[in-house]
Amino acid sequence: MTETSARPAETARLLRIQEVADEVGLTARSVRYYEELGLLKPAARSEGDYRLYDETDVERLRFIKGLRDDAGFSLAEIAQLLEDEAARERGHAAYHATTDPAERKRILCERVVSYGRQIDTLKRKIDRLQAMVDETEARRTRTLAKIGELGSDEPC
Amino acid sequence: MTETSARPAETARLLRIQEVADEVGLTARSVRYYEELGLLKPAARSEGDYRLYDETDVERLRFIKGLRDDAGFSLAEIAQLLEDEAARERGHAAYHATTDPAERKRILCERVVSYGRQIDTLKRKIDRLQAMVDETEARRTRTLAKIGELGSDEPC
DNA sequence: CCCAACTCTCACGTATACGGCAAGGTTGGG
DNA sequence: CCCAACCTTGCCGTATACGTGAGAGTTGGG
Repeated sequence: MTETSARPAETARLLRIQEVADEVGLTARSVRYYEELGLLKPAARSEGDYRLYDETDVERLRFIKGLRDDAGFSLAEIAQLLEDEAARERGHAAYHATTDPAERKRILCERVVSYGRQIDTLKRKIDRLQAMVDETEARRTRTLAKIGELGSDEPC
Repeated sequence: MTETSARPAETARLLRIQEVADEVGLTARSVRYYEELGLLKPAARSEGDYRLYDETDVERLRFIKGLRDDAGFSLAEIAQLLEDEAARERGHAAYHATTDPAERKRILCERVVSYGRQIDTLKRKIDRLQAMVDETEARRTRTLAKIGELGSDEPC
């Protein structure tokens, strides 16, 4: 199971815009728009300037779609989160540029902090949603109690 | 500390649009817009047609703002949730219109189902956000592990 | 009664997040 | 080489969610 990186076919497969769009459930237009906003850049361009995307790009688009659809973040907020991501990647480059363990540690620690911020952002949203769930559940419980007071044994 | 409800000043205080807007952290324009979309109607209008809001309206606006800001729901989705709420309130009226325990029970059960739907909607969103948190935490943990491999004992 | 502050109803303007079309260039199988 | 299918940039259109006046009326304290 050694990854010898001697498999070009695995990494060389680049997708055209409609292919990635289908892959992640977006439209080609949206993908271009995200590029316009600076959210991602295709890994390459063909001879005739066709956008060509690799697996990393697909991941990134999935991430963007998740933030937009699931979390309800605006593309501006997503841009901010991705900027953090970019900082981490710059750290990655810097990481390989040095062999000093202390320096490497510092880079990795920064990345940890960045992940932490992202987690906090998401968790705050979860907390607020949970509070709404709790409130609604409380009302539901109160209603169920009222049904109980009404006499008959089985709730519904 | 007995609430004798003999305090008219407590319930009679109606707020004008800018006052409610300040109260819940919205703009007067937004409040009017929400009314335009049918999300709420002021409890009353003054002689000169000024919108007048009571505490219920304020609650409703807080709820709307919560759904919009915290949960990231569109106003259309919020309208749907509020329609459920309205159905519950119609049930409330119907509840008091009858004295038949069976009928009352049916009404309350419907309300429970409605609450259940709302809870599910919110929980689905939480689940997706939690999945994103989990993934990010996994990455964070992996990075921390890398730091551990780097030698020095204290993580950061 | 007066007037400053507030509100009303249009109505047009704006930012976001795309949709959709035009006019032209690219790709790739036959 | 051909051509159908795909892509390019450019640009205008659209829905949502308001912002921002205009012009007129309302409120409430002095």
